[in-house]
Amino acid sequence: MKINTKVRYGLRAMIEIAEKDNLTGILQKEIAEKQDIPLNYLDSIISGLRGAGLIINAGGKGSGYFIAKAPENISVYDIYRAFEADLTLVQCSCDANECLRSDYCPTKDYWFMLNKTIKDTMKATTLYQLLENKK
Amino acid sequence: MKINTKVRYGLRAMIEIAEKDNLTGILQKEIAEKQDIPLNYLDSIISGLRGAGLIINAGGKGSGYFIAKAPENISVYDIYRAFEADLTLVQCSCDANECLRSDYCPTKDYWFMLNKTIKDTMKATTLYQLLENKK
DNA sequence: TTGCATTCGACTAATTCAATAGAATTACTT
DNA sequence: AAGTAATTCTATTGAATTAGTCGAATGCAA
Repeated sequence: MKINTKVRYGLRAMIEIAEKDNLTGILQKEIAEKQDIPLNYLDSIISGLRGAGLIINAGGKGSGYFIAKAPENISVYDIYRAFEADLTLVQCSCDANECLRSDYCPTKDYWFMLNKTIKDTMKATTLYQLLENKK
Repeated sequence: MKINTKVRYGLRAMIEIAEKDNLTGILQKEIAEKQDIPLNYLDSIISGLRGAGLIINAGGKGSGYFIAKAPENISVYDIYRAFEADLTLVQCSCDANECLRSDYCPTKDYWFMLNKTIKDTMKATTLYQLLENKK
């Protein structure tokens, strides 16, 4: 049970992008420097965030990145989902065919509950709250 | 973010062991059959549970395994800990030296909170509750 | 002493993770 | 139009982890 680096870096990159005033975008290079993320690696992070519709690159080359929606409308889980499939702690709890004992297995419901708790917690915190917390 | 098979199998094995009447222990072979766990693999699971003090093998050969404490005193997290180190979603949140920006990083506190939520949830459910749920 | 149960450690195949490298593309600047 | 910096894409790598297997050693009991 670990949060992988893409999600961790992704969250940090989002904060960096969100913090920037909306007048000028922020360049990958600048994010990489401020957050100590290898530039080459960061581009796959940026690519994930862009694909998830969380950031946009307004114009071409030097325009930099902007946040795509208001920070209060972006949850940590949104960022998680930019890099990972829907959270599934154990396979059987989302796919009953996965396991023959599914009908009477008491662990299935438990893992499902834990899964929901984690997911709900990630959905409950927004980027806005993280930014407030920083001040 | 996955629960690995040792923890999953370990929980199922514990339920199997706890369900058995206290008069006779349960053999590895029996657990393996009832829970569809490869016998060879199960022995490392058993070893983990035994090492954590959750089960005991009373006598020698055919005596089988018994649960070491009352099911209401065994949490899911106890079983998790039989196979895994203390839950640490991200390294920096438990080791401030790990990261230079630790002092002002707003993600650190967030991951720490999520970490605690997950851990508390696993601590809050006991084996007893899972057995009740099965009935 | 034979057999079954248990225990231990080494090993492996497959997968995932984190990061790098290089090429291709884009579009601003002059 | 040419040069250049930024961006995007694809492929690759090395390390680590996971899930499981295998074989041998040990222990006890009939």
